This record gives sequence, C-alpha cells and structure tokens, in this order.
Amino acid sequence: MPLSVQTRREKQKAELRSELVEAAHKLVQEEGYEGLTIRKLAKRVGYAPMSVYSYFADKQDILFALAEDAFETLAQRIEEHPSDDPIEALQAVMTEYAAFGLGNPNEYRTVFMTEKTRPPGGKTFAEMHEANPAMKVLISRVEACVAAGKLKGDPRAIATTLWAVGHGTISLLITFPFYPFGDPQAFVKRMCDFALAGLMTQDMPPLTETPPNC
Amino acid sequence: MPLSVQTRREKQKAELRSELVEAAHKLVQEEGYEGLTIRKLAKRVGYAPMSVYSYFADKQDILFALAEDAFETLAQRIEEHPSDDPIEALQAVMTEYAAFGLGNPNEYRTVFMTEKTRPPGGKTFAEMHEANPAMKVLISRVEACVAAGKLKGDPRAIATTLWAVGHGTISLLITFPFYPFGDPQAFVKRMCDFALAGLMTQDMPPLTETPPNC
DNA sequence: AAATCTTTCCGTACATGTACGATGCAATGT
DNA sequence: ACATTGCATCGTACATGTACGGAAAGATTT
Repeated sequence: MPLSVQTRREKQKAELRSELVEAAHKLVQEEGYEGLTIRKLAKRVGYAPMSVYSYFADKQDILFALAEDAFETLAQRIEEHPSDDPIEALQAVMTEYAAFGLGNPNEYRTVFMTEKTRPPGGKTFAEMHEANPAMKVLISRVEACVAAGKLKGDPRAIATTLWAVGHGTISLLITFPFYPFGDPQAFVKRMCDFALAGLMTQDMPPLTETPPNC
Repeated sequence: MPLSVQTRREKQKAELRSELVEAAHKLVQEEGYEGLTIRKLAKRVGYAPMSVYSYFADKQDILFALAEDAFETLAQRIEEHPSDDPIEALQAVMTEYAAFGLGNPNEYRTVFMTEKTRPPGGKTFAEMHEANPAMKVLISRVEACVAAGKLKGDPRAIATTLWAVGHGTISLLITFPFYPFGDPQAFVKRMCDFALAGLMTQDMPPLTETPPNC
C-alpha cells in the first residue's frame, strides 16, 4: 500500500521540523542559548521568520523539542552507569540528572520550571511522563530497589519524592547561583545521599488521591 | 548635625525607589508576574519608561527588590506561629512557607523561580544570606532544635536542606498542577515529615566552601 | 475543468527589554 | 558671577517574540 497523500505530506512536514530542530541545536552550540532567536533560526533554514510558526506553536515548543533530545541522551548516559547495587544505580540516576540540569539550565528551566498549562503536542502529563526516557529509568531503578528489599513503599511515591528533592536542589542552584550552597557537585551529592538515607529508613505509602471536589 | 545635601538626595532617591517597588508589587498581584513590564511600571508612577533605569539596573534588579519584600513578610508570618517544641516550630516554618507559595504562586514564581544571575546592589551572597529575614528565622529555629538535641549538625546546612526540599515540593506543585501528586496539603506534609525524620537520624556537616579556583 | 476548501508561507504590526545619547538642572569650583 | 561637572530624566532606536490576516499553492469535490 503506497503512502497516502496526507502521510507523505506529514512526513515532509516532520522532515522540515527536524531540520529546524537541528538548526536550533547548532545555533545554541555556536552562539550560546540566547543566540537562539526565531529570526536567526528562520534565516538559517531559508524561511521567513513567521514560517517557523507552521512547525512550532511558539518558542517554548522549540525548546521542548530540544529538551526531548536532551532527555534521550540523558537516559543513555544514565544507562551507561549501571550497578549491581540497586541503591548505587539510583545514585547514578540522581547524579546524571543533576549533571543534566546544571549543564543545560535553560532546557531544565523550560521543562521543569515554567508552568505547564499546555503540554507539548497535546500529550497528557502522564503520557509525557511515561514518554520521558529518563523518568522511566528512574522508576524502574526504584522498583529494583524495592524488589531487592533495599527500599520500602510505593515505587511511584518514592520516585516522586526523589524527584522533588532533586528538583529542589537543582532549581535552587540554577535560580540562585550566588547563594552560598558551596560546591554544586558536593551539594547535589549531599542532598542525594540525604534523600536516599531517609528513604532507606522510612516507608513511603502511595500518594493520596486528589479529593473529588477538584 | 543637619543632613548633608548628598544624604538628602539619597533619601529622596530611596523613597522613589520604594515607591517603584510598591507599584511593581501591585502589578504582580493584579496581573501576574508576566504583567510586570517596565513600561507599565513607569506609567504607574508617572515616569518615562527609561527613568526606571535610574533606580534599577535592569528588570532582574526589580525582581530582587520584590524578593527582599517577600522574604520580610514571610518572616513575619512565620513568627506568628511559635511553639515550645522546637521541632514543631520548624514544622510551622515549613507549613507557612508552603502556604505562602501555594497561596501566592505568581509571587513565588517571581521570587523563587526566576533566574537571579547577579546579587542585588553589589551585595556579597553571604551578606544577602544574613540579610534574608526568613532564612534567619529558619536558621534560628534550626539552632533551637540543635540546642535541644533534637537535630545534629551544622544549622545552616540543615536549614539549606529544608529549603531545598520545601522549594522542590512547592515549585513542582506550582509548575505541574495536573500531575497526580494527590492533595497538595498532604503532599507538603509528607515531604516535610520525610525531611525532618531524615534530619533527626542523620548528621549534617557544614556546606563545603567553593573551591578557590572560581 | 472549475470551484471550493485546506494548508503553508509570510508581510506587517505591536509590545517588550534595554542601549545610546541628548537635555536640562543642581552642585561645585574658580 | 561664571564656568564646569555630575546626575536625573527621558526621547529615540533596535532586536526580540508573536498576533493577525492575506496570499499562494495544492488537494478535494462537483
């Protein structure tokens, strides 16, 4: 069965879109993050500035696309740090996650620090969460810890707790770079150890359901 | 001794500056933090847009001023909730901090989730740390816990840990309102209890100094 | 083949932060 | 008294994200 007209067009559209993403990536690499502007991006691929909006809803959408790429490589990097000890494997997730956030603060801000009234591409947040390779690795490694008896409680609740602690740590470092946190790496390690030590001695019940009045 | 000419002028300047801060505060409350623009702010106080730059280096500087105000009112609210049990007093700090953030998400975003790349008014970050009233209350209550033998370790390190956990919790709730965290109050309480329980069984060494090569 | 509809592309326009420099006034020096 | 200097104020200008609507091209229907 040959490609229908619509699918061919959609494929073409996807190609142009990824061409734009690639150009955006290069712009960021060459001129830094603030060097990425719609006008430069359009000129780079030979379009008028407003044509970019045929492929991305707005600039955030472009940043989301960049972030998706980054998360994929993050997941790869995490998986390059396996361990027989499930707790050490979890530590590796936190460490690589922190390295990603501190190394790509703008992507991190875009994904985790700007209000998500509108998830990208019409995805649900749950879907977005599932589709995030890095988060999938986190949950699976938490499940490994629970299975090994190292942690007790609901894996999703444990993962969410780790997320909150890690996110608090990283976002504070990003937002207040002049605050006396000391060495960022050391601060991250301290918070990571603190959270894991707490989780190893406490039981995490599942998250309560949202009351039905919302 | 009468005021010298310079000091009188400086006082006038400070008055105009705080008038601008007040107007900025109202703008944020009324229209959200994206409603705060230089032009609106200038119009509100009857100046030309560029005149704002006589009192603030840039928009970030305005946000810093708002942050200082917010820290002060937060400290006041905290001190309205004392307790004989030092741990309960600490819990009150966390609860008030969370209530402040969840009750004023726009202000919270402005103050705690907008990048602060440069310390305000040429202050050292250590000075900024000391001058922060909310942090001072938090640290003093942590010190009370340490003195009472309820917590062990460096008070500033413990306080920073609590801040990171609290901030992570609140900023996630603000940023991902549709994520199934469950009831926000319950999630806050869970994270607060988790952090305090961890701190009661762990020792917190002082934060490492930033290496001298920076 | 013609008409209609859909999608893609872009020209124009507006609000924003802020760099640069002019203008006028007050303080200071001679 | 006059010149100079410094500073508060602001007019203009530029790059930016993006809303709006038009134009052009292609697909679909009649």
